Amino acid sequence: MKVATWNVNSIKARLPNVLDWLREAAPDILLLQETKTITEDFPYLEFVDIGYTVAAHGQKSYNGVAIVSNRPIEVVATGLPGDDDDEQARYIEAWVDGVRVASIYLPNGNPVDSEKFYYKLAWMERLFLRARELLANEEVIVLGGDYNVCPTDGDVYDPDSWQGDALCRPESRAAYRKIIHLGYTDAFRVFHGELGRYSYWDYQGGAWHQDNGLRIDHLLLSPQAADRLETCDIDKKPRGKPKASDHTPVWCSILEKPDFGGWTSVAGNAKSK
DNA sequence: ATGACTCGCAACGCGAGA
Repeated sequence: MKVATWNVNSIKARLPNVLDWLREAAPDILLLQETKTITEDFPYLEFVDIGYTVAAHGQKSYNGVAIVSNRPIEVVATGLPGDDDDEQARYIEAWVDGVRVASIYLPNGNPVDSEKFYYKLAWMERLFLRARELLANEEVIVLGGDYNVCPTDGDVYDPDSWQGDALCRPESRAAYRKIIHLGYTDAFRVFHGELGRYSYWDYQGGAWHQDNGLRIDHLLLSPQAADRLETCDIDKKPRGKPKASDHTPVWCSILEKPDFGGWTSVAGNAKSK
């Protein structure tokens, strides 16, 4: 099963790009962020036409998340639990063919001397609580999305200039690691130790052409999902196309059943002796 | 260098993004 995440920066402006990528990359599940439309106005039919169904959670003008899949989607939650007053559409969670997935659009948090940074950190604490709650059931879980956190300086093209930014602040990184420390795995880093791999490039200042990027889009896997992790990568191609989003998809492949290597056959041989 | 932001919105400039 191929699971991807992509901040599309408006699903309506990006519709041809997203449909093209679905046809080319053929993920089984695509987690979308920044759809920027109310739930009712999501372009559902265009996805149905190419064999996908959609569960969306949106609001007017800003934010908005969705789950796209070629398999039935059973929505578990719209909106991140833990604050009934939070009306921002940044979280949708669903059960898809034996896998629990969430599409996450974590608040940016800038400027750091404003209420927005506190909102970001409070939101991350709520995400931590939800992530912890989910672990108890020992499920295959993929928490994917735009985390708006660069986990380390190696995920930033110019760490010095980003030092005080909400995406790189120690508080943001610690809140991110708090979720990792529960036992979630950053799927990309399982296969890629190299630095300077990015999922976002600003529209301004020729950032894309100079490879001035950030790695802020992540796929976090529960232990049971990590057991099945086959591969993970960032697909840079969509960022180079006309009318591109400023983010590009990150995807991983999850085996249908865990692969415990040769252990079962070794155990079988030992038993037969 | 020969190129340099892009969305939605009761919009014709603004706020937000990261």
